[in-house]
Amino acid sequence: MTKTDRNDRGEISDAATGDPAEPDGAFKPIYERIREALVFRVLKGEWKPGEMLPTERTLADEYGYSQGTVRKAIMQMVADGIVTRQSGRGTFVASHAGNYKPNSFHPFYRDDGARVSEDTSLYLQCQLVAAEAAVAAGLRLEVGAAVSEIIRLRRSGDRSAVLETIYLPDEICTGAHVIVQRERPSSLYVLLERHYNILVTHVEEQVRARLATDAEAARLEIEAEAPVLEVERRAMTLGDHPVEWRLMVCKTDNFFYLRR
Amino acid sequence: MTKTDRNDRGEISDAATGDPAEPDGAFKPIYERIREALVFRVLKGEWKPGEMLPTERTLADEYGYSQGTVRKAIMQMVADGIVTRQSGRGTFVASHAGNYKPNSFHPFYRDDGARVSEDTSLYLQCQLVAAEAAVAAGLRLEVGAAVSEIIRLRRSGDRSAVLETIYLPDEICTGAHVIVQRERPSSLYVLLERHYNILVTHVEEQVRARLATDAEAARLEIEAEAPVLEVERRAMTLGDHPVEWRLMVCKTDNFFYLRR
DNA sequence: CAGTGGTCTAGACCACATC
DNA sequence: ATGTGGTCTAGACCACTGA
Repeated sequence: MTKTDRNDRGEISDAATGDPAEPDGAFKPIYERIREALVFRVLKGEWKPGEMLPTERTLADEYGYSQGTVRKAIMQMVADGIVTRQSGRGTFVASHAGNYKPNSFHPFYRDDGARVSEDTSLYLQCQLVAAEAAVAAGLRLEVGAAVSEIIRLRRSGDRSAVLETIYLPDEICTGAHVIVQRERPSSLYVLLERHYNILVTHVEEQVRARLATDAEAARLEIEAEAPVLEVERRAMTLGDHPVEWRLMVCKTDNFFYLRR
Repeated sequence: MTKTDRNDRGEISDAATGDPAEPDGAFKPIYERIREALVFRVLKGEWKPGEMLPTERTLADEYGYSQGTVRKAIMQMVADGIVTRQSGRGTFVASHAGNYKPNSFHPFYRDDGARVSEDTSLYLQCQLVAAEAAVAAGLRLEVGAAVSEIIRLRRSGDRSAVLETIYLPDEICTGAHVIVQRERPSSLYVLLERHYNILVTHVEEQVRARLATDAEAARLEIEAEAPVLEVERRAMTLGDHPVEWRLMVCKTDNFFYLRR
């Protein structure tokens, strides 16, 4: 029973992920090709964030390989944060909803150890603007491209903590400024999942120290010229495309940025 | 051939890791117990950083379980950064020597993208001191315990970048201040491996913004009261014990802290 | 060449969720 | 009771390394 060329059914083939430019004849193991096929199907929206994937056994039958091989593909996706598994229940597309609050997405803490959460945000501004150089570079767009600009203030207890200026490419997240304005979501990434079927899987952040501007100082309730943390974040989707560029300005008289 | 109670040979038992207080009768899978046994043997120094472990097959025979189970234990250790594997060569205890420079241990970059490396350090001071409150808390020691204090300046190109004050508990790293003074190592963690058989597996960092003191400003070649990043690092060993507490002060006119 | 890790199989049994 | 993921086995074959 030679099952060598099982390239007829489903997406098991080289272009499975839709990525161009495969290096060369570097043969990928089967579990890797299955992984790419499954990621592609998640990407297509076949199963939306929070929804359940078929079982290992079903997928094994479907692709014509053994359960162990499919299992390895899925475990990879777990490690990448694309799906989560629950014993006895099933495999689910990851989502920022629920209790999924890894430190990498929420690095700000109060000195007493409490996390500065996102659900106490005060939305100050939502509008469509033309991308300036820094924003365009962060989002891999041309300067002047349309982007939603969202400004919000995160509070902790009764104190201001972080001032955020967020940019979303209008090409991908069309009309996000309107939706955010209307919904004032407690989690921006959940909104991206629900409205655009976009899953943010990882972020990259650059941290610097500088002095607060007058405007920032006023909003953060500190004196002008106080030292603040400036965190520049780029958020990436499953397909490794930037979907968000944001600047977070945090006072650190009572807060800090944690990397664990 | 029932191999149910294979608890005679080797460290396959509950106290394998030397950790106290196992939660309760929570049965651990075999690969987990093998993993703990292997970690324990690494911890004991049976194989030192850079040295090769026995092969999967050998270990499988030794413990009396199948190769796949041992494999799973080892792959866990790879994920934890305890060992590395090279196809065709073997499995080796991880080491900070060589090209092992993960971003988590070296988060400082110059604005042009070059990493601020550790091997351009200027050692300014090495002495034995009594731990102050912050240091003691960071290292889980009593206030006043003996600690090596090491102050060094990291440079990038011809510019000063990061001023570091490092504390190592003398109880674990006896006489480290003398050894560092003599060797002026390019990598502190390699020194810990070589002299104390201690492997730093992960660090936790708190980042804040503040104004430079006069002394810091002088050493970092910036004006007094300039904003700087203050990074407080706690480094942990394999057994999850703190071995180092350091304060890094970084100017960010030309440098930044990266989290990836 | 012999030895290493890496892949894959086809099955068995278990613990846990759900109805 | 059924179906899910989680563990474990005993073997096969492959690709790569190094003497």
